[in-house]
Amino acid sequence: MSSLGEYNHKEIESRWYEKWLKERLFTPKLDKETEPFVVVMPPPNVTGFLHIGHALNMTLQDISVRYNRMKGKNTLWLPGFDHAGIATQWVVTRQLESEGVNKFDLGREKFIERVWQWVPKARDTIKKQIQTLGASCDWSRQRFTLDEGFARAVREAFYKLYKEGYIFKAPYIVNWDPKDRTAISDLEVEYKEEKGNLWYIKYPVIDGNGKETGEYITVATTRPETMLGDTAVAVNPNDERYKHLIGKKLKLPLSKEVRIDFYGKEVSNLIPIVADDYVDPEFGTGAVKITPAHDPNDFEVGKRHNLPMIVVMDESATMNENAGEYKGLDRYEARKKIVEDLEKIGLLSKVEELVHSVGHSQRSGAVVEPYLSVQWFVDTKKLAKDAIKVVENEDIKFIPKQWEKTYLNWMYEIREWCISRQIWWGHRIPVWYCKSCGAENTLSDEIFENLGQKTIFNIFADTRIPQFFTKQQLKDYLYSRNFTHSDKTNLEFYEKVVFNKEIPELYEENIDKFLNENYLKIPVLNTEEENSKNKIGFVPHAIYFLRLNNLVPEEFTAEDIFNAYHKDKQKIKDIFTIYLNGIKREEVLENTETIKEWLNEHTYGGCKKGRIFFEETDGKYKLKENKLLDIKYFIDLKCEKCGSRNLKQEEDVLDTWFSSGLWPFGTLGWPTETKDLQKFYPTSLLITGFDIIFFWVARMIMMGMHFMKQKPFSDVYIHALVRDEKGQKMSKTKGNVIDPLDMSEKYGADSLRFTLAALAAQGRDIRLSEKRIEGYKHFANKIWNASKYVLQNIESFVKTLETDVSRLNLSYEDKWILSKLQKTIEKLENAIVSYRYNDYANGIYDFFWHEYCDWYLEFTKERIYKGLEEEKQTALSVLAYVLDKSMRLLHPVMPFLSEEIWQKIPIQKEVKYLPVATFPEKQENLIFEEEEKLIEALKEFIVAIRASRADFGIQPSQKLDIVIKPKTSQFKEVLQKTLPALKLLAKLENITIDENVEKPKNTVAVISSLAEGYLDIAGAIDIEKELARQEKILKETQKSISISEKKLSNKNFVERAPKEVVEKERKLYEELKEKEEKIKHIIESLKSFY
RNA sequence: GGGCGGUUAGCUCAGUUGGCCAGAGCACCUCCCUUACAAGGAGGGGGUCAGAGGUUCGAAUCCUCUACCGCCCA
Repeated sequence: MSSLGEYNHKEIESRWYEKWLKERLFTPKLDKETEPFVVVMPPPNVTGFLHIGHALNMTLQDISVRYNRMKGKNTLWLPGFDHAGIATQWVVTRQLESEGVNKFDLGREKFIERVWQWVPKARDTIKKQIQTLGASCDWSRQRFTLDEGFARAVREAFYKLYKEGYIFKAPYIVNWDPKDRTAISDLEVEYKEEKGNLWYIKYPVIDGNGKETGEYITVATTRPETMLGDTAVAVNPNDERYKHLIGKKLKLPLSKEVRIDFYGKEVSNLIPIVADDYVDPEFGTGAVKITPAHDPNDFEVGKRHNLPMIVVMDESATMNENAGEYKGLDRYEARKKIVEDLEKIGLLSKVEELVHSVGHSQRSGAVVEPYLSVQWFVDTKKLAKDAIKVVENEDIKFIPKQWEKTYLNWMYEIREWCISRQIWWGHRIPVWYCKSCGAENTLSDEIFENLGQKTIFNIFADTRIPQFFTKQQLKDYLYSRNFTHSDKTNLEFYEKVVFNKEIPELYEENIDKFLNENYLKIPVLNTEEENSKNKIGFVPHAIYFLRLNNLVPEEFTAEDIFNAYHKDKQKIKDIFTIYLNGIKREEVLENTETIKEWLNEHTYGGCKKGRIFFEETDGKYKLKENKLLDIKYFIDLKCEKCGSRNLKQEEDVLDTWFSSGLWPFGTLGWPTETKDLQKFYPTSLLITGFDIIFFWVARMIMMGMHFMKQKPFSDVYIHALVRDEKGQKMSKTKGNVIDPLDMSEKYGADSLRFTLAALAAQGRDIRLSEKRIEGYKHFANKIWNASKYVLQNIESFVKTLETDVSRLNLSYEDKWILSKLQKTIEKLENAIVSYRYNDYANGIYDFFWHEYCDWYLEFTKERIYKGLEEEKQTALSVLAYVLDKSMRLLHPVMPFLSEEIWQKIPIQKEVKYLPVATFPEKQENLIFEEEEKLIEALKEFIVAIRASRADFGIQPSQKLDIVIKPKTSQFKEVLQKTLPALKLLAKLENITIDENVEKPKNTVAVISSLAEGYLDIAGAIDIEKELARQEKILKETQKSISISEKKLSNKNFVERAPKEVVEKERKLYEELKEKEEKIKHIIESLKSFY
């Protein structure tokens, strides 16, 4: 202990986290009856590394979480990760590209496999980083938005919303990202001001015979290439310029004569002029070209006027068939050529330069193309109702409050949410299209009866096993390690996390029986062929199928086959159609004779290929067992409408935020009614950045209100962006990134956390500079050294310390620091419960450094080095007491350092580890107002002496004599009792205390509120200088007096201001007056030297 | 265009319902290696709280306008 050495953050921070985890300090007790405190962690993406914004987010959460845990609440901080669809897909795509592999060549399945290989690496890196920061979350409850339970929750949510009519599929103008070839939501579009052109194009008017009349309508556009998809020109119905043309037609320049619309119908290049109020006659030419398939506004106009919609580009924004001679050109090449061509034929009337805002994909950066396509939507307007109410009535509180308005304004104006994405990585939409009748089937595990089947359906829906699976495939998955909880198998994950029930039917010893009883068995007769692309089934498949599923006896006749086949013909045909593209020579099975003939051929090698599948005895046939290579089990899904098994799953996946929206309850087990869900929902607090209020917070509230009928959380703390010291956003390209891990390495996680907390004032961006972190490392060092002083001295002290400080014979200073401590506790508690993290951090900083270290420690030195045993014990006990409380107060912000020191304080503790120790309570019996004031006066006096010394340039090593004239007898006693400390702190030698003394000659006067002092600076006094100094002080004092006087002489002030304010002012005035007198007196006596 | 926020010491920022003759850290100046700490101690300089007007006994704090900066939405 004595070898406490230097403060070494690396050494300290590497030790504690593991211990805390081992002791399961961060895991709440399910049976505990105390009030829960729950936070779900905003799941970091599995795309890369932790950045400083994460560090801030984690730090603030951890502070609140640790505080509440120490307050004795049953605390759960639930961590997890987000699969981040587009972002992750993008990362892996780039990786593949660097290997020269194109994802389309690789194929969906292989690609997803690659992602699954990569994701744990990224996830574990981030997890480690979060742990480095000291986040006290419960990793035993860790979740992933694509884990088995969450994927099920997502399907369930989709299923329910669909059944309730909240989800629909429709052709719609979406924001299309031609680079990633996917639709994106409104929120994922970033608008940037860009220079562009406004092209004015003349469309010739034609008469009833299709001849040009010589008249033109000029339209203006920033995207000329879309003109090829124009199906009308709109004008305002009241616009006199065009009134006469309404109903007439125009000939669309450069267009093909016949174009094909979205529904496959032919559309002419002669387009109508329609009247629509949407057109602003003042803007541009007052005539607007209408391209319903490539512009959201035009889409609406198109709907009103029943106009055809013509798509002129493909998914990569290359011009398509409808673009005629421009087909195959990229949209910008086409634009260029179209402008040139228009100019050539004289239809380009003018070009203007224009700065307009252009939408870019947030992810890929590509210019977004408004694009007509069929997408899935959530009708959020209906869902928004409850989500608005719950915030309006303050059931959910935003902190800082201003964000509430942002949230509500957005919610009032909410639009349909496009949830489908044309990517591979994510939750595949749980819709199966019927190939027979075209119906949409939304399926969930609800269609299955028992848990085993439900589980297998989910494994299938997660694409972990195919719809036709072998026992081995299933077992491989069930009994292998789970991705999210590596201490469990996948089956155990289903049991413990997903369903909260045992699933014994899937245990190794029961699985055969279970599969046989619940699944149709499909024979595998020729692996090679069955795995090929052109796979096809043949008659033995059907016969083996009948036998395997006990539809014919072990020894069967041709008639048995005929009867059994006809009984289940459609089913068998369906199954083999999906599995093997049908049955070749199926007609064989249509009649007993042909079956018999065929059986014989395949029993005695009479077929062309000489294959033998059966054995015969007495006209009865048996399967030849060795021909059965394997058995597959079939997950039986049927069209709800027509019963067909010929289903195909939707290719699109869901927007990542669809799953994130379920986070607060999905992580607690929903849709299973788990204990966690009952105990911990609704959660207490969400801490996140303002940039995802719409993306995430809004959707969690909507989903929470809808599925749980309860708010997902009570408080939402919105923190700001972390910028660099110049206020710029941090970005890798700018090179101004502050990496939290570098900082933690260099200065310690504790210092980084403290800095972030200290800067996290509400409603403001955080400008972070490394200097600041360095500064707070000095604080950590200070804490270390102060503790070293306390601990070293305790160690050399043989007696035990008194834990109940109120039983000690407390000195003035002791009472002062204890009193200060109580007030600090109160202040800090107020700060933390109202999320003023900066006040919390600064509060502990001020107390520990400026009260405890600067003064109290110094006050104790005399007693500790030279005092009596009792004095020593008192001082050390109080030192230890305050240190203990301080470490508890510090712990939420600096968990490692506080634990390290706290462990070393040799007093009795209620628990073994600080994270679960109790947070200090303010104790009324340790507040000493009187003593507090007296010591403050003493401090003031000491500071005044120091200042005087400095003014006269007296070396600190030079001890001075002093005569002190206390104002009160009480203060005289304080002086007497603190004499040794006073000597030390003010560098004094001989002290005389006398309340009746007059200022001795050749001394410098020091004036404070409760005492005057006369410093003997050993003849070094320069009277001129001292006079000037005192006169300066006099002037300052008189200035203050006049301000005070002015206030007090103001009748209105005295009458209208609150009593205590007036009283305070009076007291101040009196004190100042008194001071003035004293100084005047001193100046008089100085002058008498002349 | 609509909305929100900011402008306080050279720099980065505090300043809860108006009562502060405006605070902190860093930087700066002077002195000090005093046995917890030089990653420190002691002392000090530095601000018409963006500008103008108003409400009030009293405004950095509330209201109005202006300027500049930033963000979100359309």
